[in-house]
Amino acid sequence: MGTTERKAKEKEELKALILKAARKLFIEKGIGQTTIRNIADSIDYSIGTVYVYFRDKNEILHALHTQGFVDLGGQLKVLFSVKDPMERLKAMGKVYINYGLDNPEMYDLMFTLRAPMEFLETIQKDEWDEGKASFDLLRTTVIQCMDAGHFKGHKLDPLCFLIWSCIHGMCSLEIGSRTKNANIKNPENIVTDAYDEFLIIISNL
Amino acid sequence: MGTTERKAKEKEELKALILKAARKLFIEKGIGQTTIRNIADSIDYSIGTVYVYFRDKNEILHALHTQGFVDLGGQLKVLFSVKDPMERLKAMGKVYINYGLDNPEMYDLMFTLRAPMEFLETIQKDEWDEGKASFDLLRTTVIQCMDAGHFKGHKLDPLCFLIWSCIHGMCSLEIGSRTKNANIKNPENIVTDAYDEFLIIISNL
DNA sequence: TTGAAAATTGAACAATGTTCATTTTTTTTG
DNA sequence: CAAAAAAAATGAACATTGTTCAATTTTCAA
Repeated sequence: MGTTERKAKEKEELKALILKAARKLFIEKGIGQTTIRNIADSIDYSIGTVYVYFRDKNEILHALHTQGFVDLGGQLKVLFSVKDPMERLKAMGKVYINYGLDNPEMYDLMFTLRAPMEFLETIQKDEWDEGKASFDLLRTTVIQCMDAGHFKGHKLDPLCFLIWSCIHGMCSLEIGSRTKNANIKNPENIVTDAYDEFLIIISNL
Repeated sequence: MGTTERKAKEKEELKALILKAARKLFIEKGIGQTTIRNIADSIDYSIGTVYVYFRDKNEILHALHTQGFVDLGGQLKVLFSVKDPMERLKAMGKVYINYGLDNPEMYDLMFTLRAPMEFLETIQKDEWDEGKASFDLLRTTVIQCMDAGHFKGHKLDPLCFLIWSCIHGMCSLEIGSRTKNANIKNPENIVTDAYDEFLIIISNL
């Protein structure tokens, strides 16, 4: 009886369709302007249907949150084809920044919004976290840098956190500057130029 | 006729009272759980009164946003009693981080929330921005560091942005880790340890 | 004291997240 | 194939929150 399997597949497809619509609206209109009604309308389903497939709005946010980390993590993983760990580290920063600036709404969802995580508190405390996986890619690379003789006199985890903070801080401030207040805009290319400074600094560590 | 002056003073006082109540509720229950009704109730006024003194919720958020930057800026200004610019720079980072970790809700309001700034778009595009003032304190200090022979081979503004990004990134990630997801917590003292790494690095530039 | 000006109020509206009894569609059964 | 059962989808209705505004209360000068 392949019916149940087909049903399961259809459920997955509709779930994916809802997520796709939600993501599209987030990017187009911003997260704040995206409502359940909007999402339902855009795929010609009713409000209630969305609630059949997702417990609440936070579950939708959390699903996209996960998608974002899988996406970013995937882009970072590709860089392990770069064998020199220091070169890979530099490339990872660039990829990360590009991801953030190209997908500001997703970046917000992943790093600044609080709501998607409130979902976790209700459900599964110890869920596998894709954010942790991305951080581990950085950590592995920094370890290899240390093995290659870099970063002498520095501690592994604090240094990883500092590097992530630098890159995240640039993304966060730049995205904020672009969307929050048009009057206090960062100078053109400030992120690119600051990242150049970052490269100089870590190259000499 | 001192009546009108007293009236003006009373208006200011009530405005301040509303802000104080709002700030208290923000800190106690979080920004998301603070409603206009909550604020009004807590000071025994009606909803409507709040709207007499503030155009909308965003104006309240923006007023607190300004207060936060004035507060942080004040703490940073005090450090100009430290004459050695490099020592002052180090102290500024510490003060900034302490402010963020001690006042996470205010920090969110100042750096991550989008709403307070939507207020500006409606009102005054070219308003004096306290955030810019705080940034200028950093910029002045970095200039003095350069005059003293530090940071050779680095560009002023990109370096300032990088430094701010580092510090802001640490605050942002740590605050997010503490509030968003209790499962993926940062290690104890990670910010302190990472800031130590930061100090080592900039000392050698 | 009185009437106008100022301040305050809270009922009412709109938007949004959410629930759930009802309806529609699909699948299974006889 | 028709009827019953199961599954899926619906949208009316409720709760909360931001917001408005006509009505009420308070203040104060004449």
